[in-house]
Amino acid sequence: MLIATWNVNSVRTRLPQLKEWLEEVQPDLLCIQETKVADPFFPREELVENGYQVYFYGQKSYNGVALISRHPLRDVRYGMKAELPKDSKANDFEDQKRIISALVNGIRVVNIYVPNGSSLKSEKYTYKLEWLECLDRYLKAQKTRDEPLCILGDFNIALESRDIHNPERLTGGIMASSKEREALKKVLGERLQDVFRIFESESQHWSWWDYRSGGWERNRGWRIDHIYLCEELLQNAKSCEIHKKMRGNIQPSDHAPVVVDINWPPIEMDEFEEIDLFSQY
DNA sequence: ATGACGGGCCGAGCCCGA
Repeated sequence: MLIATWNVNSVRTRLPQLKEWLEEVQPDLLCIQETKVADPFFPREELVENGYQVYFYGQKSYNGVALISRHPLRDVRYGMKAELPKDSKANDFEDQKRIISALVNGIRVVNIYVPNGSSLKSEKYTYKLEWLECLDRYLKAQKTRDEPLCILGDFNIALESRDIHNPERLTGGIMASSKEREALKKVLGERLQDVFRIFESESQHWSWWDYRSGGWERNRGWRIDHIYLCEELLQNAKSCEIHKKMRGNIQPSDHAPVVVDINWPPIEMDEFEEIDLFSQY
């Protein structure tokens, strides 16, 4: 089962690339961020006619998240308020559309677009930290249902030095400050692990390259798009890849897709052997 | 060099992103 995340930076501008990538990769579920479109104008039909079901939570110009699925999704939840109906902070956050979740094959997939924060002195930085605190409450509410959890998206945080092209210069600044990192670590707790790091421990693997400063040409990037899995899913993870080539397209998003392959529902080894035996006849 | 680029927006400079 392939589950992917991609900050597309405008779903309407990226639609041709999005459709091409879906055709090539055939993910079961693609979670996109920065759709930048109000719900009535989401390019739903063009995806539906390619066999996908689409669930979106957007607004004009900024933010916006969506789920593009080959299978029907169950229990789609829009916004923080879907898990925290009585949390006043969660309701305040609803003016920025940054979170949508659903059940696919029994897995709770939470697609998020974490606020960027702008700079350490900005009130947007406070907003980012408060949003992460709210996300922590959101996941605690979700946990009461005992669903296997996959949370993925644009986290706008590099957790470690190996996730930044120039840690000496950038550590401590926006997306790499200790407060942001601690807030994210609290959200993850003991429950969630970054599946990319199960398969790759080296630096120089980025998911975002700044449009400015020749970030792509100089390969100056950050790894800020993550997929976190609970233990049960992690044990069935087969691979996690960054589709870097999409950043090299003409008129690219500044982010590349990240894809995890999970053996799900889990198939036992003896069942594999039986299937192989059948295939011989 | 947080300027550079790119997207959106009542339409051409400005806000925003990361």
